Amino acid sequence: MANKGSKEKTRERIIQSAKKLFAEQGFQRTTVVDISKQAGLSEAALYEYFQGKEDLLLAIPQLWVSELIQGMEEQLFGIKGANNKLRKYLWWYLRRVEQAPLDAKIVYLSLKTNANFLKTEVYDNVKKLYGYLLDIFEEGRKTGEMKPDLDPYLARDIFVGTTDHMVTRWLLKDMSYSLFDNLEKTFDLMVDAFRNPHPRPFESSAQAEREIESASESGSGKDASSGKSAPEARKHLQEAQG
Amino acid sequence: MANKGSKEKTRERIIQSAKKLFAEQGFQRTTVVDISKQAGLSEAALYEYFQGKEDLLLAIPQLWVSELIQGMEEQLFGIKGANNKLRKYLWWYLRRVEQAPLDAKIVYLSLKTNANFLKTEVYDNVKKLYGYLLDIFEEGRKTGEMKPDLDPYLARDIFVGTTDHMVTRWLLKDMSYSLFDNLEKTFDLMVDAFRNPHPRPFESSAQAEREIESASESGSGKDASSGKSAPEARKHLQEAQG
DNA sequence: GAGAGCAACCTAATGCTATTAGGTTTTTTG
DNA sequence: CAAAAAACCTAATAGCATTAGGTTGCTCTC
Repeated sequence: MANKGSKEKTRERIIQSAKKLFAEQGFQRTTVVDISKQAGLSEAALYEYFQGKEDLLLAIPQLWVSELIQGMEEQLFGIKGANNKLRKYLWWYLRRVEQAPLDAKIVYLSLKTNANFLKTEVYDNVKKLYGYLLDIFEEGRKTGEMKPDLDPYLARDIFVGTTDHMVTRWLLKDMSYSLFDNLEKTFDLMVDAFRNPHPRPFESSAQAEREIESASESGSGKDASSGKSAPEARKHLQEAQG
Repeated sequence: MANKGSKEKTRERIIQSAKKLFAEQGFQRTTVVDISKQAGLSEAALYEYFQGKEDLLLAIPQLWVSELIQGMEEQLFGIKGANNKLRKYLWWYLRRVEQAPLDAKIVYLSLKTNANFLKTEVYDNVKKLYGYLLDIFEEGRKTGEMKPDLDPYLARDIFVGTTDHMVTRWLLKDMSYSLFDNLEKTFDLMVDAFRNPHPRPFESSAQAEREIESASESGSGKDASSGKSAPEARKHLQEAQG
């Protein structure tokens, strides 16, 4: 019984089984036997695909995070204004979390507190996501939408910290409500920490004002046609750590 | 060998041993034998004091958190103005984290992501700490220091999220820098999300302005003699969840 | 089209660890 | 001082991750 081409399929089957069980019972309480049975395999066979239980854990969110980052690039493309981009970032991120709660649960409850996480490929992708944020804050600072002396790293800490806190509580409360409840108000509150209290009198001041207003009304940021800002968003990808 | 009075001492010895080992090697990699040896006991004896390894984990930060909350009440006593209180809260909290990194590590990396955490006595105390924050935001709203329509729960999410994010990164980076680096700037940024853009023209407006300024200069909030606000801080203790 | 080689899988250990059963020793107390 | 209780111990027991050492059946070559 050796389907040569089936290797990828079996690997995927193991990942799906493990994802389900880890999210249901937690990493601890899930045994390798459980996973093997669910995948229709022997324990030993599983070790042909993964070095061990922890290796398997780390492999699970890889796909999700890399899809997330790719999607983010496309979602942000063409959106004009730092506040609109920031809004889109948050809404898109939380939508993906709600769509893939099992992956989110593993990332948030098992991975992010694991010291080995910092050495993971998943972490590299998380850094890329943070890089988008740094770009957004930098852009906001430059255009005068945000404070002229805004430190992008500190702004990122506030934004990421608040987001992570919301997601973690949602997961621990068994996803019993929507992440989008009150999101509008939380976003508005947070953005006030970044906003320029004295927007520039010339240049894009009036424009920025309009964008801020539209950000508070429309559902997910408007698509603008002048795609000046999208290429900029790729620059700082590598320097995500503050 | 049965010192009747030594029961408490032995229990404390086990906790200290476990704290050291859990923080050094993580909960997973620490075995019950390790802990017993460190405490100078047999494995079986340990089970006279704790129901199991997880029970022991949960017992460790109990003392730290209850001391923290007691200290917080005293630290906030007599401080005037919501911004000054908020500042004191943050500085005091982070000082206690730096002073007891082992406890902090257990709370942040092992406990807060454990589903059973929500049923813990430690969690009850964490809720009390959050209750102080809600009181502070409520006070700020009332006095006009903060936005008149500020939702205390959302403000708390931003504040706690940002704080937790800073602490978690600090722990994962092996406490290789001081938590107080950049704290001043992060606090100022965050507070802008809560601040009232149009402080009341009458009442305590000018006073609030002075307090905000002094909060940005002095090291840890000033002690004021008119202790009107301290009793208020005890009211909302029970309703910490949003 | 036989059989070498290999991919995919299996059964059955092995060894580590949490937890418990069933004592033994020390202290307290009437 | 004796007996009960407290504090502790040695030696299982059972669960689990991981590995040793195969077996099966596909496929490609000669």
